[in-house]
Amino acid sequence: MLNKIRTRIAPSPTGFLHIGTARTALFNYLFAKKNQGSFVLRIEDTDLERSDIKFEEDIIESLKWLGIEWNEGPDIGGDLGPYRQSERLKSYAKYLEKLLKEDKAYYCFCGEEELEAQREYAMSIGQSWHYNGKCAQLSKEEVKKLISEGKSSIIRFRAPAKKVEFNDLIRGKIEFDAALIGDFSLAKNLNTPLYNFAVVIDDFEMEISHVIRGEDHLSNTPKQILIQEALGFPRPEYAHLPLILGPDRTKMSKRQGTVAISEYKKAGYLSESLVNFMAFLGWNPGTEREIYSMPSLIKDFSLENVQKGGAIFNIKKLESLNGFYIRQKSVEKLTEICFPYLITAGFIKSHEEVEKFHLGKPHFEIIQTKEVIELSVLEKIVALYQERLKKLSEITELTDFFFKDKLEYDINLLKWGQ
RNA sequence: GGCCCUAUCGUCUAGUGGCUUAGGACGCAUGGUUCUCAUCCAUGUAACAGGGGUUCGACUCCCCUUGGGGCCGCCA
Repeated sequence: MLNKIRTRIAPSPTGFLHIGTARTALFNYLFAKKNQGSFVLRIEDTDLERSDIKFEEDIIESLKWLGIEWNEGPDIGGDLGPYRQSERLKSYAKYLEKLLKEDKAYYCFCGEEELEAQREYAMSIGQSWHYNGKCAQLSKEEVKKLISEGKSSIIRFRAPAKKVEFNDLIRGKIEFDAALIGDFSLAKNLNTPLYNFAVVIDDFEMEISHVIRGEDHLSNTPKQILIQEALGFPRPEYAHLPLILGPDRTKMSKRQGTVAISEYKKAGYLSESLVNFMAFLGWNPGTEREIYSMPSLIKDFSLENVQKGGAIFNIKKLESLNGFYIRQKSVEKLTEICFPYLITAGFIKSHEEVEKFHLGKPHFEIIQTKEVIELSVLEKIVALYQERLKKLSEITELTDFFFKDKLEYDINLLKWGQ
């Protein structure tokens, strides 16, 4: 065995954990576990404007809820940390200075409006935009002068004009022409790295062996390889996963429905359903087995069985799977996980006073009728609907009348016919 | 538009040159079980994008077309 297998998930805390990110995390986790490797969580918060600690908390909480556990991360530390990019600035600065010193990177003083105009022009004549290299030949003196004058700048990579070829574990050989990429940006300044640069440094320092990520990163790969080569870093293995698509066949986004894992949780989807479902979005064991728990996924997972084409997110299939897992639960367990919904709906409240007289056995008070019921009664109610529940949140509308003082219904419903 | 990826039932997919009258699941339809609904069971519905090659033989290999997607940021 060569080096240890190390994978990572690197979400940016600019939103709640997205189902696409969760699925990528799952595949990274499965691949690492399958190969006795390590799985790392790294928070990519270089964009201070948009990053928020509340999102980092949501990401961590959601990942844990799904049962995806990391060996190293911002919350638990590790030997190759820190695991939050905002705490790794000195590393980036070090390599940035190295590239600058070796003239593999340079300061660019072009204004944003100017570049924007170029971009629009390039698109209009049917070309993909890349920086024209205007500042590439500035002398050290000129740069020093412009900086001292307070002219704003960014740091660009001096990209060699060559073909970049790499092997994708899922797609095979892929080639890009770096001449078409141009001198791309590395950092806003020594202390503000940009994505493509920070990723390369982090993956190297964290000894990531396999970069498993969404297909939307395919075009970033040659840039990252170029930086690796300039710095003399080894190249990790790459595997680009097919994207999860919305009903309109485009990358799943908020516009098309629910994307946050925490929202699925809130709606009453079980983590085992979500994990089983996400695993089968782009992967299958090659057999007819469809029900998989996390341990069995770890056992059977392999990148060779990953699909190449995007997969449309089918909520009906998730619901059916969720119904299946709900039916598998014991009534006791199901009642327990339905509590929060019943309480939030204002149907019941835990009745502590009464509990004392019943030797600690849990009792509940139906808020509207003031009636006190035992846990076993609640279990009977839940059991009544276990078979038809597609998600936990439905328990409230289904059991609604058990908890109402007066029933309200349309008198017409009592008529025969129609 | 340029670059890159991709293409089996409506959807997720099996299929790695002959075993295939293309299999499974979801959905949908019908029937059975059931006091209703649901569950469960049975049956049915429905696909290899098109065109060229290669081969004795292509869903499977190659090319083209077409379709779909991603990227083209001083976001990640």
